[in-house]
Amino acid sequence: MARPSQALEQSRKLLPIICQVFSELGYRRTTTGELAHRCDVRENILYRLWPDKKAMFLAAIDYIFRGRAQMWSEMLADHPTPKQAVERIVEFESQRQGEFGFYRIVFAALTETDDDDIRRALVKMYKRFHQLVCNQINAGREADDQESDLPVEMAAWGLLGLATISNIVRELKLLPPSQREQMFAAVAKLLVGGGTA
Amino acid sequence: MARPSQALEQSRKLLPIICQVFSELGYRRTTTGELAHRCDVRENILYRLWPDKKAMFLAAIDYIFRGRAQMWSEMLADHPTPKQAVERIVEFESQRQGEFGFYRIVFAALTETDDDDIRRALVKMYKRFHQLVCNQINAGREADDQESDLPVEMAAWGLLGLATISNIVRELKLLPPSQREQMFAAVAKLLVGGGTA
DNA sequence: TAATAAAGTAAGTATTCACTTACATAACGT
DNA sequence: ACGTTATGTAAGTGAATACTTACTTTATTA
Repeated sequence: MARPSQALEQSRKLLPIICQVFSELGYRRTTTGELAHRCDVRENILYRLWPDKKAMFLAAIDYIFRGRAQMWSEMLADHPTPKQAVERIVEFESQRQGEFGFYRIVFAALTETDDDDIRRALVKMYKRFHQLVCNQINAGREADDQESDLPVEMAAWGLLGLATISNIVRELKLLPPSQREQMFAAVAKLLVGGGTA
Repeated sequence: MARPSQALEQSRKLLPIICQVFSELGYRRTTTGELAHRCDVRENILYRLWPDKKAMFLAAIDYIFRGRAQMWSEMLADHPTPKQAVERIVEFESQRQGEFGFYRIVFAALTETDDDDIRRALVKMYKRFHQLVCNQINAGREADDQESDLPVEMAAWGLLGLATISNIVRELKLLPPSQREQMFAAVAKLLVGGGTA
């Protein structure tokens, strides 16, 4: 009949910007006006792409998780042995962590966990991330014929915790970058090695 | 002259309630109206105790840090050897963690880190906490004549990260309580032991 | 008891913000 | 060309909210 919708393309174009704003300001402080301004469109255009502000936030969570997961899988594909891949991921996370505002969005979401939709999105994200990390630790350990006291699932939670505090340390400048990286690497090695490395 | 001010007593009475509300709702979603309602006073009474909402939040951060620190020192005083004390704290944290909304307030604050006052409060809190943990790990290791690969400061950050993710796991019910406790205890042991236990 | 200041009540205000509406224009299929 | 629908502009709205003000009551002490 008439002009075809480009809503999907546009939302794809806008999502990185929206992520950026949410990660800078958190959920409540991010206004739809600011989102529109940064996207260089009017508010009602955002409301034609998503039903409300919450949907924009949920889309941002989803987008940012997918971005991080894809980045990992690319890194894994680039490295021949699982051991190298794990080391590479640890190194990457220790250095360029938080580059996409991942944790800022997570923190914002964590203060909204009494909203069922946001809670569900977080739960799904954490479960998938934990699984991803488990798989990698497993691969790394098998390749190395490592025996360990610490079950993989626990080590994976430990790593997620380490990544979290490491971001907090970065955010608050509690350590200079090089020390933070060393800290991340040392603790990660201990967790992945499992105490008998 | 006339009636003496009981502002200090009243603010002490109100602070736990204020903490509770901030930890339930985060910073932005907590309204001064809700604070007043939960404290069973009118808004302007809160404004006579603190100059603005931010000051109430900062007071809450301070209060909650002090509560946790005191709880720890009491536990430490109760146990004869440092080793026992560390184990007791780990056990306590693994089980009754988050009881006072500590981490919910921290998360709320972490989304407001571009406010200098809030950032400063967080930095101070983390530094003091890290120091506390360092001291305890040190005491525990010395008492045990443990040598370790992992420097104490790093192990302490690891523990803070573990406590953080453990609270997220609890908050999102990512693991049943008993598994979460086991996870906390196992990873904590590894970190405190330092890989050569 | 009377002066004084704290504690409490209740209404108000200016602003911000999520979301809407009314309308103009531009692109596509037929 | 023409009707249809997406895209864009601009103004508006009602509710929420941080903070204030004007006033009454209560407790304390000189």
